[in-house]
Amino acid sequence: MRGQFLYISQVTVMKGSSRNKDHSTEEEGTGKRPKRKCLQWHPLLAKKLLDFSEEEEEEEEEEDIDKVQLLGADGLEQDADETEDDESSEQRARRPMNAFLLFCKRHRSLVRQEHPRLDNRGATKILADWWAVLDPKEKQKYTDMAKEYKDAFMKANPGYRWCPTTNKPVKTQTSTVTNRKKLWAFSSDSAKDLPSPRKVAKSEEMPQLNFGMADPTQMGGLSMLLLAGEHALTAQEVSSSTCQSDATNSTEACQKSSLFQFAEISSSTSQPDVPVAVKPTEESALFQFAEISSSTSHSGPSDLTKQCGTSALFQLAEMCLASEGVKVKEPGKIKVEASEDVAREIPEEMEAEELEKTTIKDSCKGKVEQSETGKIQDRDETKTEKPETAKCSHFTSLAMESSHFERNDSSKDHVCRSPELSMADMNILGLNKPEKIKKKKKKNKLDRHSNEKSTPKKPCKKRQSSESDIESVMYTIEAVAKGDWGAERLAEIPRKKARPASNVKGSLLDTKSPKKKVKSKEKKTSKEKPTETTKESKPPDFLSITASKEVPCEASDNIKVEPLTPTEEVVPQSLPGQVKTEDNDCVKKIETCGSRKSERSCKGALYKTLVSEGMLTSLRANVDRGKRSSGKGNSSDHEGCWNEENWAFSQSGTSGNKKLKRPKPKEDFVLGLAKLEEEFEKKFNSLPQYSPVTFDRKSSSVPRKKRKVGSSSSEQPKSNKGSFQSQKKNLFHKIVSKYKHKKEKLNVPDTAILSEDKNSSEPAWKNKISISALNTPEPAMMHEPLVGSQKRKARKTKITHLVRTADGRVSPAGGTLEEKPKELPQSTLQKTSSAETDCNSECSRNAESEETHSITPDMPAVSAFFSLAALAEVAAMENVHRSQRATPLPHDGQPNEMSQAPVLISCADQ
DNA sequence: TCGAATGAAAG
DNA sequence: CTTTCATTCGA
Repeated sequence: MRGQFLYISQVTVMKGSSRNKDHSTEEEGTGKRPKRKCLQWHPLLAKKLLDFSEEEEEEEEEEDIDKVQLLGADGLEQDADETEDDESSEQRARRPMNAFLLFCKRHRSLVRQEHPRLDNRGATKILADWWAVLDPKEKQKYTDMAKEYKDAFMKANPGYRWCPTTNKPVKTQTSTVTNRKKLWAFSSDSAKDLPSPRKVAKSEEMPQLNFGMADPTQMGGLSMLLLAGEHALTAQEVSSSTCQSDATNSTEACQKSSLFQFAEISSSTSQPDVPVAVKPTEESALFQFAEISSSTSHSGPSDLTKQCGTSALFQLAEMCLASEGVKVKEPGKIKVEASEDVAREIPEEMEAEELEKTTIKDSCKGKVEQSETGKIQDRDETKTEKPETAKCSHFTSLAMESSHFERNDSSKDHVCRSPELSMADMNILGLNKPEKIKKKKKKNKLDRHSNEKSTPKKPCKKRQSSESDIESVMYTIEAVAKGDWGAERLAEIPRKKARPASNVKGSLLDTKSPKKKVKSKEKKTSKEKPTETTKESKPPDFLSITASKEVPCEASDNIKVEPLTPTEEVVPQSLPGQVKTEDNDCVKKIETCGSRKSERSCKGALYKTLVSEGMLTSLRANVDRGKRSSGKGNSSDHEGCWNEENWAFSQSGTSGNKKLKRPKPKEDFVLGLAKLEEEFEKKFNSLPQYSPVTFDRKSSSVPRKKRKVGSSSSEQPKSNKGSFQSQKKNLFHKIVSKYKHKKEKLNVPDTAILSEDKNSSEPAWKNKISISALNTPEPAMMHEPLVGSQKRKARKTKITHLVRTADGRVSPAGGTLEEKPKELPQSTLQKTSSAETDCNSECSRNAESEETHSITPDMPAVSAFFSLAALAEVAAMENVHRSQRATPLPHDGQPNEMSQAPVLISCADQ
């Protein structure tokens, strides 16, 4: 989907670029992802564009659609797109967390609680300390868990490459970072390599192209939904970007749904764009559908058998296909009417679902095909006319199906949620998405205001739609009962949508012409834009409606079109709380406008509902990723939890093939993934969580040895790293902070109380205890640390390396000494502590003495290793530290030696 | 956007 | 051996 979408966007961009720079800027403005795609696609796009121009000229809508399909289906290009998408998704796939990361994830919050002031870095350091101190048993738990994750991940993503470095670089221009990530992420489903492999991964998408083929049984729907959602995200992004550029003038553009934008773009670009527009619509439709389904699901899920579900999925698939070029199946028909009907249906579903659940079910079962055809028609209509109507119609049909589907699938409980729940979901989704969006929006805050204005329009639409919706609902109900959806829709549509219908029809008939008109209008005057925006805004309205349960795409279309601009102003107030939330999101998101936001939210909602339980974690992860990545790429990538990715991969990989089969496998995969996710979550939650105190204890319990050895060593390296890496400046701060931490730890009573989490609390205790016991002996451990990450550290900081080596050489105590040499502050502190320790016991003396001895001998070596600069820094640090804390050295000869050691170092350096 | 940690993987 | 990137979020 994305690929296609991107492709479209690119095409539009291409044209736009040729025509206007704005488009290009928009593209640039868009997420990095699109850019990549754009880059990759450019050549292809050029070809496609050519093709489009030719085909379009010859034939209008159907042909366009076919073209689109062809383009998508053609394979190479599409495959590439798909591959891109897949890649993106694959890229999305995150590496499974290693044991340490799991540990961090599980304990970071604890660390933060204990040390509120600490930032994540500091927390990470502490976590590292904890990890170092962690009992091998405990570690093993995490390592096992990590391994399990990895295995599952790899299983899901057979071809997953941890470091796709080579492949990725190809990507283009702009955002290298995002690209890198994506590239890296690669998980080739079957392991097709290189760019082509990606294509393979996209096999999923391919199915979409083939959608016509999709069997109800196959149920690719879920995957389709996911894909659609992803695509929608990407589309939204793209649209947003485009909108921004366009929108610069008017908020309307932002408000416009992606579909709308597409339409506009297409109109501007000309026929070729049409296909593009379709996809967006489909996406939106999918989202809406999902929303609807979620809403409907509550109604009564009981009966829907898998058939319904399959039908819903099937429909979704069809939708996708239609978007791609579904028209092929059943082109001509009264698409417009269908769309209207659909819109009506949606409300009906909303309201009448409960009443007519049974009827709907029946209709769905018996009429799935019809609905599909109708959907297709709707799609076409939407394409030509306005995304909104199309979405609505799609949604409605989809919703019907989806609702059934959801009902059927107990596993998909989420779907079954009551409408309210669905609403909540929507909101949640919106919230989630908004976050991602927010990041983006932040950039475009200025635009937001304008967008906000546009958002208001939505409510108006909603209202209108709501009124008409009731009727439409009735209609749909009846139709459903009759099972004549398609026919009724057609008949009904004209009635309700007389206005829009006419417009739509015209648009449908001449998809290009309407869009073109719109574009021209927009270009001409902002006023005209509103009309367009109204259309575009419709989708958002629709979304908001779905959220608010209001329905009516149709009414919105009609009303909105005219009043749009005025409504925009009014709308904000009128909008319900839900709407407001959306608006807020929109505002946050920037220009994307409410409509987009709503779309996103809807999509997100759908996505959630689909994924629901199992998916939640992945979704969250995605969201996080999106937030993170927002900088890089953007929300579109969110998919990414490895779980989800696994799905996709597993789906694609398992199916291995292409598209048709995916659906069912996808569902299975989804379920499997969900299960996996759940299992992982459970396992993760079951992982022992140690209270900071325990660690503190450990460190403290081990007392100085460990501290010195473990903490001190760790600390020093850190400080060293900081100094070497970049932060000579920060060395002191770090040291100080570390020192503070250490002090805190020291201060922390030994009462170590393991905060166990749930399951393994006791074991944790035991482990901890054992750990503490073990810790004392740690000196040996010191050597171990050198392995792995430590090596890295060593690399990073030569000094550290030296120190460590010294530590290793030296007895456990040696570590402390090393620390001292590295950083006087620590050494001084340690000295103080050591002094105390010394007072406490002779052992400390011995240790120190040993350390000193070891150190002194080492020193020369150290000095040799250290660069003069490093030594100078250290010396400076030491000097400063001394000056600051010269006093504290109460001690025996040993401490003196310690102090001397640093001096020696400094001297050596000098 | 970077960074702090560790670890796995790939070149 | 070195480089990437996985999680987490405050600067």
